[in-house]
Amino acid sequence: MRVSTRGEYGVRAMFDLALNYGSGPIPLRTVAARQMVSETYLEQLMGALRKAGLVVSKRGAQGGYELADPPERITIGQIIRVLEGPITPLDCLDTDSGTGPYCGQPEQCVLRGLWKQLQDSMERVLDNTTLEDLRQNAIRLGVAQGQ
Amino acid sequence: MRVSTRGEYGVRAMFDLALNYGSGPIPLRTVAARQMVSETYLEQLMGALRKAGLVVSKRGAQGGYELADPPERITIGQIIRVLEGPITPLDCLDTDSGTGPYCGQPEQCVLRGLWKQLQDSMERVLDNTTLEDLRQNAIRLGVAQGQ
DNA sequence: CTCATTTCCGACTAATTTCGTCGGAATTGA
DNA sequence: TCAATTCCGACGAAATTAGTCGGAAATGAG
Repeated sequence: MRVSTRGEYGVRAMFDLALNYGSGPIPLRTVAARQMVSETYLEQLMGALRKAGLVVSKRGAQGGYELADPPERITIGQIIRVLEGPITPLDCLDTDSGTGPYCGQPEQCVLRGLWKQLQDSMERVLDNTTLEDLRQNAIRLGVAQGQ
Repeated sequence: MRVSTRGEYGVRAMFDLALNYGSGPIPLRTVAARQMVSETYLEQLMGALRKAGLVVSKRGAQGGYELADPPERITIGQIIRVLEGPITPLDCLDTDSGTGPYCGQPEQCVLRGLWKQLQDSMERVLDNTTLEDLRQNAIRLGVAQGQ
């Protein structure tokens, strides 16, 4: 029931970009240093986020990454799904991957209801929190300046 | 963000025991066959659940496992915690294990609030669902008979 | 033009976790 | 006495996680 470092670092990097939204591309080196994560590892993650259309990049000198959309239009759920796959406690709930091995009769699967509830509650949090929400919290706590 | 087979199979086994609560000890062989999971693997899981006090066992012929308490007094959260450890998206939220590596200033950690919200929403579901709730659903769906 | 900066890409590796299996000892009721 | 059953610890294969590494390509500044 854990978020791996992919999700964790990815959200932190996106949060960092949100705090700096509007000031042009930010090099990964800077983000990695501020968030204290490996730059080469972040590179991997940002590649995925770029292909998913959540960030845009600019190569070369004065290049870097920035959010593809304003912070209020990017949710944590989007980020997590790109980096960790579908938000689901059990594969048999993931509609994309079809029914699971023993879930031949989903309507009879009492436990499916339980896991579905769990999934819904997770998605409710992650899909209703935007980077802007986090930015506002940062401002309120006074940790947004200087970045 | 997945429940591993430990949690999944464990919940299924406990659900099976709940459906049969009151009829004396049930041998693992029976539970494993009904739930279509490996018997030797289940053995491992039941050992943990027994040590945690969620089931009681009886060795030898006519032995087996039964719930240590009535189904309405055992929650899914209890089962998951025994088999998967603390319910927390990030280790830094787990009060037992102290603060995480970069969370030296938890009050400044904006993201901590997000992960805490996620944790709360997961625990709300898992700690408020009992085996009896599942049993009632099974009865309502007509899948409880014969077990 | 050149050069430092920076993204981009794919392959590789080490560590950890997951998902079990296996052999045998101990207990117990028939 | 014997079959059924839990109990226990060690073992192992496969998958996942968490990165590293080397180098190619692009680009702005001087």
